[in-house]
Amino acid sequence: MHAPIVPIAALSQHVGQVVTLRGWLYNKTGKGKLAFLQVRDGSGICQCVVFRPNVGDETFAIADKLPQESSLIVTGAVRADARAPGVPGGYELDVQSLQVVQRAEDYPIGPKEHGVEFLMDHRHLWIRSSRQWAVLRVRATVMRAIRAWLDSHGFIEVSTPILTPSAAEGTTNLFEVAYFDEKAYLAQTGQLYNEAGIFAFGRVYCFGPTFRAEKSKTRRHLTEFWMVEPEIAFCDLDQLLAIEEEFVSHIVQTCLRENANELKLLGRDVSRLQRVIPPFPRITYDDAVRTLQEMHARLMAGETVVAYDGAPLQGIEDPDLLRITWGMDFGSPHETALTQLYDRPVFVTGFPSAVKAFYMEPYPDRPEVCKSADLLAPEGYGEIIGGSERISDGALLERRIREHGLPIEPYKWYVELRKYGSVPHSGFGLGVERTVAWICGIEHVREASPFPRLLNRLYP
RNA sequence: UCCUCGAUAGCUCAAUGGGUAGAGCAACCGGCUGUUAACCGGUAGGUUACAGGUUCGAGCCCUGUUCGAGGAGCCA
Repeated sequence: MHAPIVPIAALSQHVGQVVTLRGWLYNKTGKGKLAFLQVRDGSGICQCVVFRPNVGDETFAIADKLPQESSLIVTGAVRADARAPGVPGGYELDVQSLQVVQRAEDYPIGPKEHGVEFLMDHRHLWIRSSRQWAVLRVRATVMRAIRAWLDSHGFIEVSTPILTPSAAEGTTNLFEVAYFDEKAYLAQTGQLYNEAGIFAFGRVYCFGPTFRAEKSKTRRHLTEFWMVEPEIAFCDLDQLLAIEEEFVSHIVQTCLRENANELKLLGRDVSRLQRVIPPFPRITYDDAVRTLQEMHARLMAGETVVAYDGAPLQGIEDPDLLRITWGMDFGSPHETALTQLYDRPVFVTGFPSAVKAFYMEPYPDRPEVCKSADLLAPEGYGEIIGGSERISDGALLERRIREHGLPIEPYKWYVELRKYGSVPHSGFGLGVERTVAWICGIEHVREASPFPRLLNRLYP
């Protein structure tokens, strides 16, 4: 009488048994005496077949008229059937009884296409849709893989403050909040605190939301996003890059292993992700600028430039945006063009010190460039990691703070770290939403966050 | 901050040169034993973002405003 309650993800282990599913009506089609209910329970989507002679006229009428997103409990026999749609699909429930928990009102999100604004206004409901569901499950895997790798490689998580007294890299892009009688700012990085942490614990990371008040309206920007920032004592830039490529590869390979259903639902070309294994290519900023200048000249002359696989470069609407001279930071067109020359993420090292943060260690023989490295994701997803070796000499650090026009007082404690056992050390920050967007192959980072915050978007 | 594009039914979009506001989906009613965004028949659904202007007549042309999308800059 009482059938076991089973998650849809585990249905394949219950073929031939009578089980109970609890969930919500995702979609429905009918054919005379047959009603096909697509029921989702959070773990997957299962087609439940209601046949009038099996359940009686009364139950069939209820099932046949049930609105989308009604909550329900269904009991029936699990059957393997190649025709059955769903996630993972291939199994369906031959319904014996059906209980409606709540009959839903008209649901605003239908099976047809919707516009961005409408969907974002209904984000609290949109996350039920299968694509959004899949993306957010991949996000959860990414976050779990991040912690698993770091925790098993000698890192400990040390939480850094979100309310901070000053800026690490200038105040123009910070959200200001009232802090009793003074001003505070929402953190845009935990890095400086991480540097304190390594002298206590050796290897640390912080993982949480960060905030940037940038007026950016692009597919790569949120005002609130999650970032993981590992920091390592006794670590130079080369050692850092080896850690980064192992780390990123682990995240991607974990998703391929654990989210095959989700990536399939998203239509992701997983062959691009399977190649994400170390070593990642490394190019210097100097070489990258020369490559971009050559690319720019050829495109402006009407010539074709090809990607790593021989296909013409994609997504270059205005070739003149690739114009660059030594000393300029990369814009997104530069990153988009450059990354297409490689089949996996690429490190760009040795950026000009002038365009990077004050705390980055200069090369001793070439102080105009610093021991920095950005990791650029393939397929136009842009920078997913920014990292560097940090300045370990107190006097140099103080000079750099002044050269960047920053006040020395708020950084007193930070500079002081160099007085007591300073060592070469390095760290990086990886943006979660960009990483998830890349792995899922989605257009915009807003879909990689459950409730994204953007310029002009604070609801719901 | 700048550039480009847009706003018409609950949703996605049409509407020839300025001449009575249209379709698909969703909803509602009916039909169908294998549907995959089902299909077939029917019903209902509108202050064309807002304000002003031109015109005999404006969804359409002009001015302003608001909101949205994509991109640049900045960044992960």
